[in-house]
Amino acid sequence: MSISIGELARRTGVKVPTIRYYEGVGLLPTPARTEGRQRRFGADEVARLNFIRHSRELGFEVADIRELLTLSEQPERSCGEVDAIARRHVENIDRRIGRLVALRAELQRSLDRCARGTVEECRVIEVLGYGDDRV
Amino acid sequence: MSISIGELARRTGVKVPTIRYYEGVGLLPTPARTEGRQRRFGADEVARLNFIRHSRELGFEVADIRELLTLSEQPERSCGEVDAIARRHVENIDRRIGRLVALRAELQRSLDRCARGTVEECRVIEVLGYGDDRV
DNA sequence: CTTGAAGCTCTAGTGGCTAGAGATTGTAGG
DNA sequence: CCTACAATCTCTAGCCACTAGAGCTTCAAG
Repeated sequence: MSISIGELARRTGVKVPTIRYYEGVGLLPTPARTEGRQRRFGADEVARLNFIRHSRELGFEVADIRELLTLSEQPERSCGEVDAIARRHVENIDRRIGRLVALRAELQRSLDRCARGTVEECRVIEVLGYGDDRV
Repeated sequence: MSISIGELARRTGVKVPTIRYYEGVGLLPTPARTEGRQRRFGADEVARLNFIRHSRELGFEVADIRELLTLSEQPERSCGEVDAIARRHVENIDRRIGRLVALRAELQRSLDRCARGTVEECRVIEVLGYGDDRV
C-alpha cells in the first residue's frame, strides 16, 4: 500500500496540513517520498494517525500522545505507565468539568435573578463587576 | 487617585503584562502617562479591570467582554443583549461539559477494563487505536 | 502532451497570554 | 542633591494545536 497525503487524510479524517504538522512535531515518522518529493504513506501510518486522532478527540495533548505512541510500541511492557497517563488525564478532565460546572452555576444564578430591566439594574453586569455574587 | 501599573496589578490580581495586553487589544482605554511615559490609572480603570478579570474567570472570551463593557456603559438600555451573551455562554459551557463528560466516560471504561497486564493487551491502547469502544 | 487537481514549502495568524532583553524612570535613603 | 535599585518601558518571541494563504511543482487522467 502506498497512498498520498490526501488519501491518508480521507481515510483518517485528519486534514492534510494537520498531517504535515504532526510530521513536523514528530508524531508521525518522516514518510517515504516519490521522485517528485511527494509523501507516500503505508498501512502503519494509517493506524498510527488513527491512534493520534482518537487520542486528540479524547483530549490528550501532543506530549501525552507522543508518550502513548512510544509505549504502544513496546508490547511486552507493563501497561502501568499507559494507565497512569490515562488516569492523570481523567483527573484533569474532572477538574475542568468541576470548574465549568461551578462557573455555569454562577452565571445561571445571575441570569435567574435578572429582572429583564435596564442594563443599570442588570444582575449579570453587577456580578461581573463586583466579582462575587452578593445580593 | 493615580496609581502605577504595579499597584493596579496588586489591587485587581491581574498581572502587569496582562494589563498592557488588555490595553493593546482595546479592553482598557489608553491610560494617562507621567512625564517619563509611565502609565497612571484611576478608580475607573480598577473597576473596569475587575470586571474584565471576573468575566475571564467565568470563561467569557475577550470579544464577549468587549461587548459586555460597551453595554454596561449604556445603563438606560435594556439588558436583553447582556442576557443573550450570557445565555449563549452558558450554552457553550454546557456543550463543553457534555463533551468532557462523554470522553471521561470513554476513558474510564477503558481503564476499568484494563487487566493491568502488558501494553500488548492494554485496553486503553486498544481503544485509542481502534477509535471506538467495541469489546 | 496538456490540463488541472493535488501536492510542495514557507510564512504568518489564531487566542490569551507569558517571558525575556535591554533601556529608562520613579523614589527612598543618605 | 545624589545614588541605588526596584519598577516600568518597548519590543520581540514563545506557547499550543492548528489553520490559511502565496506561489511553485508534480501527478495522473484523457
